[in-house]
Amino acid sequence: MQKPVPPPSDPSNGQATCFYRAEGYDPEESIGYLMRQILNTVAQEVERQLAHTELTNAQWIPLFKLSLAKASTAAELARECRLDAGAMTRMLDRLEAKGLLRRERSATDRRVVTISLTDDGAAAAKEIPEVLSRVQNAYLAGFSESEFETLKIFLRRILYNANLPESHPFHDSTSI
Amino acid sequence: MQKPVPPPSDPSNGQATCFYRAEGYDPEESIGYLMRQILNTVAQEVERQLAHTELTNAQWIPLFKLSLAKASTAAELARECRLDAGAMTRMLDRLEAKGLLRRERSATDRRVVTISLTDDGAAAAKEIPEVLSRVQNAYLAGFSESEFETLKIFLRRILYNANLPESHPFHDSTSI
DNA sequence: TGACAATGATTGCCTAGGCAATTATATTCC
DNA sequence: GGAATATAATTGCCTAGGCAATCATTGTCA
Repeated sequence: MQKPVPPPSDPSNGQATCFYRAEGYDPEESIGYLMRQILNTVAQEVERQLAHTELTNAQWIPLFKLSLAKASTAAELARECRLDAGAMTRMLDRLEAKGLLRRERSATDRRVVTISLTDDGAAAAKEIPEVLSRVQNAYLAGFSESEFETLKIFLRRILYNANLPESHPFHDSTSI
Repeated sequence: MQKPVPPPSDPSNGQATCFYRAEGYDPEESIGYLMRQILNTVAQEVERQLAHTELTNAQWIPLFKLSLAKASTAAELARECRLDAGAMTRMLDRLEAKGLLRRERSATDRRVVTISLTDDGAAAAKEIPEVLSRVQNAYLAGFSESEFETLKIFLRRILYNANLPESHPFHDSTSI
């Protein structure tokens, strides 16, 4: 399911990286803050360009996953969207009420509800990759091909660090 | 208020950047998708490391802004956190109920409610930059100083593009 | 087979944000 | 001064997500 993991580039440097310090910490210098600002703006612009489809920012994600056949049941969809199963149930309520998808109880496994796009849903979904491409291309204006690749490599390296198990130690409060 | 704007690096290339296309659009190759994954993981980890303060991910932001003296009234705080004023009112309700801040009607301008941290609030806020530094340093493991600077420059260039007025044209539906 | 565990979907309760309307106060302009 | 306007805070209504409990169904294993 996951892409091949990019290797950390500089294991020779045994020193712990220390780009940020608590004293004098400045949010504006923080990559998290920068990314949050970027994502907020991207999200706003995507939602604006999808406004005529009546799709909100939260709604186009499951619809898009369905159109890519990345999921066909509620549970799969929730996992794919990294969303709570309960939240997904209610999201499907809203999308079904808009006539964008159908729910059908599976015959082979009666616990499962199979989801499929209606014609309206498929038509709306078709616009999503167009908008996503357009917005991201616009925001990458001025980037060279190699800068773009470098940026993706940086982001994947961060993601790799973020998913390392050492990042989630169980802080045993019985020890000092 | 804003940092000096980084110049776009490559205005010589007149060709429109086209890193993404609608056909065959792959979310996993998308920088938006990558950033969203990163931010989700960062947010989870920060919330986990702040768990003992009873601060949620949404709550530490206004508290931190208050501790940095970036805002002292509800309206300022809402603007600083890029949050709806109504949402801020309710957020202040929750933080006040937890005893982390005080609300006081201003004497000079009776529309304004002045916000100040309690001792408990200040104590909790003190931990925030520590956690933010620790988590971000961990996720930047393996980055050299120059890679880190390059990443920040990239992000600022994207943000610069995102905030260009041309990014928000009024699509006049009367034209074709 | 029959108890038990695992999975899928749903629901209730909470936090949380956006938008619009409302109220109180302050500012501006005639 | 007084009307119009702007700003600050609040509230109601909506979408939205996380967590826990529940129920039905399926799989496992003694």
